[in-house]
Amino acid sequence: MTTTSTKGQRLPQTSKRSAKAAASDKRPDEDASAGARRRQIMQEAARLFGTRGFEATTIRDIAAATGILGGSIYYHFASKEDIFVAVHGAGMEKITQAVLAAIEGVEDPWDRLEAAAVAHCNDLLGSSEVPVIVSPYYSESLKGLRETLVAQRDRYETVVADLVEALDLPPDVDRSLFRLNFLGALNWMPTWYRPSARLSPADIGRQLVQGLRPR
Amino acid sequence: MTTTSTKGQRLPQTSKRSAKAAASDKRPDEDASAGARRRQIMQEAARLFGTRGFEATTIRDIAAATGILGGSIYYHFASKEDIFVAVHGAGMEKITQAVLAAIEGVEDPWDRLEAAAVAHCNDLLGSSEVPVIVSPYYSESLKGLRETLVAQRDRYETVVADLVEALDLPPDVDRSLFRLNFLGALNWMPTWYRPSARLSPADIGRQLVQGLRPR
DNA sequence: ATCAATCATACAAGCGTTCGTTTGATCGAC
DNA sequence: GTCGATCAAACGAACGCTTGTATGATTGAT
Repeated sequence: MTTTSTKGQRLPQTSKRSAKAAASDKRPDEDASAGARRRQIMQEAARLFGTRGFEATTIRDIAAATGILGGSIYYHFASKEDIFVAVHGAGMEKITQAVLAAIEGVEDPWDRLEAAAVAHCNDLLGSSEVPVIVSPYYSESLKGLRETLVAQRDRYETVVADLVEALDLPPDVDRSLFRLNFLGALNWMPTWYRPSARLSPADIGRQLVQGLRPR
Repeated sequence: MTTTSTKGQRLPQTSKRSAKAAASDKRPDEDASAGARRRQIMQEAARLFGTRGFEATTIRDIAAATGILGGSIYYHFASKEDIFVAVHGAGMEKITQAVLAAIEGVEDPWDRLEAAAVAHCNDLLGSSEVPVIVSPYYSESLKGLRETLVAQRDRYETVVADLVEALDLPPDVDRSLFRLNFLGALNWMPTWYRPSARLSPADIGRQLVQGLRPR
């Protein structure tokens, strides 16, 4: 009896949205509005996937959050899995770019790792448009997508691996394990982080690297 | 919805005699089989929940793995959520006992943390009977169980918090954050660990603490 | 008038769950 | 020892509902 409360969800025929109402609305050109709905769907899907998981999020949930009906989703995406792949890929691309931008110009290897951690936390914990999804999606229901998802994730993990490679670590430290534990701590953060915490995302990232640094 | 058929539901719980059966109640021939099926169901459910997640695992999956039909599950458990709570609680109890046993007699605070990490890894990564589930259960579909699950988890986190409290850390280190990152790295391991790796679970736990130790 | 975008509706499959029934073992009374 | 009675345990077929997806009609801007 886990029925949700999505019973009487009659869509209000308000149609209050008049294009003329907002002067700052995008021009009816084709440059920015092209694929706008698609991005909007991705944004809502990312939020829902991130908080409920893939299976617990329904197409109708995503559609309702976007303001359309379930069937209309299929004009923009071929399947639910396609939405996930798009969202996952965009999130990975976003966090990769954020980290690359953050470490640019930083020289010291440990400072670079710290900058990467801060950027990662800001992206993952901050109110990002398209939250990254790095949850354990070995989930068997996404088995068919696993190769695709791993490929998307590998791009980011390579960046981190390079950062770890440059560190001056004791010779008995397994760098692969170091990277996995570092990413594990980062990826676990969305589980416990609440925006009202006394520590900002940047503080959290900084402290993480601070604890790993040789003292 | 609420049909009037409030017929007497078959009571699934054991509770034959008084709940607290005395030790003398044990029959010499059939004591071991009491609740055996229930444990078997929990074992299969734990494996499936751990690999596919809660929503992607169906009652029929669990039943098939146990060798019975879907409906028969409900003789032993009242609901799918009940199975999860039982499995989660048993897993938490198991890992808590394993960690407590591992740190017993160890004096040095860092050695105690290392022993705890090793025990945690052995329990979580080893082929345990009832795998622990410490995945991100902020999942909204388990919202109603959240308090129960958090209570079960808190027992274990308190043990870890005490271990961290005893460490001699620099004054600027946030111990709460230290604990969360430590647990994050541990909890993320099932995501990437494969038993054929060159490192044993114990190696992994040892290296994790080794990397955190002041050098 | 065109056409991209959305609606409205439908469908088959699968979900958790229920329930009447069946089975095989145990047990007290005869 | 035999025989009903009882019980735990499982079966198998449904139920009501939700899911992802498909499709024809409709809309509104160009």
